[in-house]
Amino acid sequence: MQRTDFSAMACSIARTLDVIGEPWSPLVLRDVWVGLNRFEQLQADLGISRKVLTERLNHLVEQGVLERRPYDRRPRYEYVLTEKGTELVDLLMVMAGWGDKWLAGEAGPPVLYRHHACGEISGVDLRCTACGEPMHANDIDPLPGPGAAPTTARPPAGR
Amino acid sequence: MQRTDFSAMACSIARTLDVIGEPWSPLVLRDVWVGLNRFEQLQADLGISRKVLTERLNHLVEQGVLERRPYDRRPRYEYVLTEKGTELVDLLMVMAGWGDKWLAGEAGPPVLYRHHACGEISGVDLRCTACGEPMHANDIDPLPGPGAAPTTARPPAGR
DNA sequence: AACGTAAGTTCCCTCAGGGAACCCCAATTG
DNA sequence: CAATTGGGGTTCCCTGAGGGAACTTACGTT
Repeated sequence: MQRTDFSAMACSIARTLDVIGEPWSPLVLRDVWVGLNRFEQLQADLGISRKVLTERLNHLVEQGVLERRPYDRRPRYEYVLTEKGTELVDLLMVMAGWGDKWLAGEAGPPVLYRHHACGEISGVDLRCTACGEPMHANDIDPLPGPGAAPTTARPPAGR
Repeated sequence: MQRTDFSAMACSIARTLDVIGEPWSPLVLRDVWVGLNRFEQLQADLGISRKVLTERLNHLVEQGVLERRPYDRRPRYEYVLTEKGTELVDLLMVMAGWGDKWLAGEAGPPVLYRHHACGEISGVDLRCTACGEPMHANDIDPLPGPGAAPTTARPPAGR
């Protein structure tokens, strides 16, 4: 958990960060997605401290992003993505796309993605759900929605 | 900066996290994107410690995500998104979309987005750059790319 | 009975984040 | 021309999260 709690802000970005904003969380999700479902596997692959891994897994389970389930009659558990968690992987794909483009350098992307539907190795593209045209940061205007806070995100009371 | 350095991992997700993975960084980008370009504005809006804000801004500038430029003959500076940074906002849009869907609750999304091209208030949709069909976590297979590490991401030497 | 193994706990240490006070520089004001 | 203002940071101390390694628990296997 970050030192400052983001969950109270009226901002879906801040709230999302409250779920996967701590260091390691996105990498844990990535690993679970590619089939590293067990504590020991995650710890070995990431090199994360066992204590922190425990915290992260508990948090992700609490948030409904992962599900913890037994896979043996011994006390053994594995972590799998829920639907909520699987949709977070979309976010990881976009993250990977940006990293591939801007950070991969000479060597090229470390991982490629093959799309089942067409069989091609390709990337992900952002499009408007309404008209299907490309939709990027410069193509949109943000405006206050129904869940907006009165002014911004500062707590209104006290001081 | 996280305690563990992610930049050495052969993973575009990890590398991207090294750029915007610290707490506050995505929120700083969000604010800059919506027009809060100055130190004082950012500090006031986010409630972030001045020290940490300085660190974050410097880091984002070093990474080429923000540009720091004077806006007065006095020593006054503002921060603007570079192209690299603007493309990161795409990531924020996906983050916001996930938060809107899974975390907004009764009140509904705090912010809406109007697409210039069609004028509609809509969201963002992930599609395959090759075939244009929807592309989500379950629609793809990851496979090693040219920049892949020999086995995984562990440093090969020592121990 | 001894051993192995996955999945955590516990403990201590260090260093990043929070918070408040302080500093620097140029322009404006009296 | 001294004093003031205000943006944009530094500096300082304190707390608590992350790293690391050792220890524990609960079951199976030999």
